[in-house]
Amino acid sequence: MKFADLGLSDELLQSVKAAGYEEPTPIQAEAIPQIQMMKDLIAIAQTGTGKTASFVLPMIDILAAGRRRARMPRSLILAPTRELAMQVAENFENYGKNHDLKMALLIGGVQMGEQVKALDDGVDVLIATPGRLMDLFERGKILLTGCELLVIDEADRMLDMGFIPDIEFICEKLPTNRQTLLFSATMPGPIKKLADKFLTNPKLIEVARPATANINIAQHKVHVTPRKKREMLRYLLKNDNVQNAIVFANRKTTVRELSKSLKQHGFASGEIHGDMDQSSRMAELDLFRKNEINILVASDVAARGLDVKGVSHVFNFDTPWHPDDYVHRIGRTGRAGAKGRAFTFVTDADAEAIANVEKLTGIKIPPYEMSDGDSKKPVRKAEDDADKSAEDKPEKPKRSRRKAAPAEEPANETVHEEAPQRKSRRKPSARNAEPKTSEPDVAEPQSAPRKTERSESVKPDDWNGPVPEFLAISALP
DNA sequence: AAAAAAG
Repeated sequence: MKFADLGLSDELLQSVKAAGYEEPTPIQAEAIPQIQMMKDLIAIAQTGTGKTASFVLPMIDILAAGRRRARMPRSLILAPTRELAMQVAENFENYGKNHDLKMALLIGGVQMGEQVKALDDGVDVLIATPGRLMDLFERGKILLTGCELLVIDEADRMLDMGFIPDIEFICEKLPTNRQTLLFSATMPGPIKKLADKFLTNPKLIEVARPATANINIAQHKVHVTPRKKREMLRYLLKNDNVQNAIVFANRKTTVRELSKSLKQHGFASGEIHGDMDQSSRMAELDLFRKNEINILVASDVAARGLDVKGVSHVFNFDTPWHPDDYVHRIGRTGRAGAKGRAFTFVTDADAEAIANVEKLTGIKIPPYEMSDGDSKKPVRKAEDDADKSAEDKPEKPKRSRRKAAPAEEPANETVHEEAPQRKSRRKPSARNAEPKTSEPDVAEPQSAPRKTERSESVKPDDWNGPVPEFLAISALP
């Protein structure tokens, strides 16, 4: 099967070819003909299956057949996150470069002016996150009555994020004689209901989960105690031939603190999470794409769909709570046939979560064991630790301190240089000034190296540093 | 348990 067999226009085939694709993925081969026949569609598919192109390509041909009108977009694509919406837009631009089609990207966190202007001029396709679309709609900037093609992307994610009422509201503003395409990785009850309500005789397409079968990703779980996570991460970053890596954490606060810690340890690291303003999010992503930083600490905002070329490693600094998220996260590496490595840190408290991951993926993730040589004396680590203790020991608290300091000191010590180098020992004053838990691991005794790393339990004596929040909670009756 | 999305 070739793209040429799918009845796409010549202009489109050219841009597909220019993008380097010859053969459609299974979902593209199945979905494109259905969409061309104006059928409604439910597609069960994960990101990484070629899902986006499966609707973008036929849409371009369909839209090329008509004419745009001011404020009356002809089609609408809904995506759960801004980054995903941006990526869909990039796809549209890329594949549609031989067509005269206008697009508007309606996402929050950026000025409305340009978006409104685009709407006024008339667009063929709107690509939007629900919030901003609703906002503009309520301001009377959009008429959806001419919108005869609707795509709901990542519907289950939309459900998780509480967007279903918004989607229902939007669907009701669209003409009833329209084509609706719904993409979802899973089909929970509410999504089924949504489909029943807003789709007409939909054709159902299902393709296999990609990441589970992605043999290009070498997966490992690493048993650690919470306190040892950062040290283990630094160790792996230095010793596992990391070109660039996305490090996922479950909480935004963890993302912030971990990113700051990595910078302080001399890594060229950045961060992305939903509390950052949109321009910072884009800027960090851009630095990472350009390899000006090679480590991106991220919340799950970056877990799904994000397409960065050539990510060599994914680290789950926290085991994800939802097994689906595991699949999405590690899917950021091993893309387009490249090799990738994925490490998941597992504490005792994560036993159930990791079991769920293994159940979902159907594979037993092999534990990562450091070689003896490594565990006794990691060559570069030794001197690093010496250095570290010299710098960090003074910072170690003598007693417990208040736990809730404001989370944001600007971590402006970014060092853009190759990762393993230690950086300055400067700013001791600034660091002393912060009564914060930003470095629980620095308190570890220099003389207790690697062997405690996989110890089963945490003894009270270990707690001469601040108690990580989750442990403190789990210790309660 | 969190994160995400309008501001």
